[in-house]
Amino acid sequence: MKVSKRGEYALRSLINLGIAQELGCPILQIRELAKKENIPVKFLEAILLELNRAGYLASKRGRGGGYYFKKPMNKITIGEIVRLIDGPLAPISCASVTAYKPCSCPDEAHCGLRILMVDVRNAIAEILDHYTVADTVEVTLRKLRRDKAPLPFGKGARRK
Amino acid sequence: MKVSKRGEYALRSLINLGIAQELGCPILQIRELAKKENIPVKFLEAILLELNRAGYLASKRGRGGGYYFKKPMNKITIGEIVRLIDGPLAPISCASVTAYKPCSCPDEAHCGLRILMVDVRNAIAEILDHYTVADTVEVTLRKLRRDKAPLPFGKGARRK
DNA sequence: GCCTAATCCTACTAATATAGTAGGATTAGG
DNA sequence: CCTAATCCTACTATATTAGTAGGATTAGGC
Repeated sequence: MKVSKRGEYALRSLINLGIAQELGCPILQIRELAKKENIPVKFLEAILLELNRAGYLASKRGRGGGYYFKKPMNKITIGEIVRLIDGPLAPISCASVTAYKPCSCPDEAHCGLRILMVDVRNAIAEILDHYTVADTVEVTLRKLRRDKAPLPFGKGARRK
Repeated sequence: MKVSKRGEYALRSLINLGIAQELGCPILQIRELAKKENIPVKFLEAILLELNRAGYLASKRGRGGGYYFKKPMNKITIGEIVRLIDGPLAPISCASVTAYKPCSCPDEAHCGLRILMVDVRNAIAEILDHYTVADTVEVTLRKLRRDKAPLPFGKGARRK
């Protein structure tokens, strides 16, 4: 039931971009994101490029460049990012709603396992398709502020 | 968020063993199970052996042999089988309750993603740790009977 | 006591997915 | 025109998955 590292890194990057944006720093470089989350730079580059091509992020090249949101973060659900990077949410293909494919089972109409896996799929989707990047950013910021922890990416927090 | 084929086959086999037991045929051979679900015999052999070693199934060798439940099927949850074959239910390791491991994230205490993934993990576990093989067998049998579909593995349904 | 039918067991393989790496092309600011 | 950033293609190494091969062991029936 895993999300891949690639998927995890994509989500972490979006959340960090969101935090930065909330703190008045709407554009971040690959290098900054990679450093914050201990992600290999070149690997993250490929991931951000994919988010760019999929229309979630935009980028600016050259000096002072970086990535920023193209789609507003309150319109990006966690579920759509997981699906983009890791494929359908359902544990088995015949339980998928957005990407149904028959499994090897000989009698799907009477398959108790499928019923159960549809339930699981729905429980996952209920959460991941409801919560957005903005929601997750908000939760994270609230926790940071509650504990008076240093805020990353703030205005002026960027090294020269 | 996938369950592997190995995991799926393990679950299907347990369910079929349960159906057979309910219909008065408490022991089945690898070959019969494999045929019913279109699973390669040798692959299924390895899977059943694992379920045997883990204490879920017992076996009888030689003529008239086969597999049967060692642990009663109403005591076997779907969740424990998935964990046995595919590992923890949580989408990321730091969200696992039964097999927690820190992820690469630098500040777990303030990680909004982790909160979300713990929710997902709990939603999955809520279902998979609650439903047993016996429950799934019951659902399947009810559907078969409702549609007056032919029951597999029944008394006398076994070919000579 | 042998034949046969079943599980047991170890090892191996082919294909795919995952996690990253390398190296240069392109673009934009100063 | 230099430099700093993204863009892009291709490649590699490792792990996982999904099976396969081939024999060893055991039990029942004649």
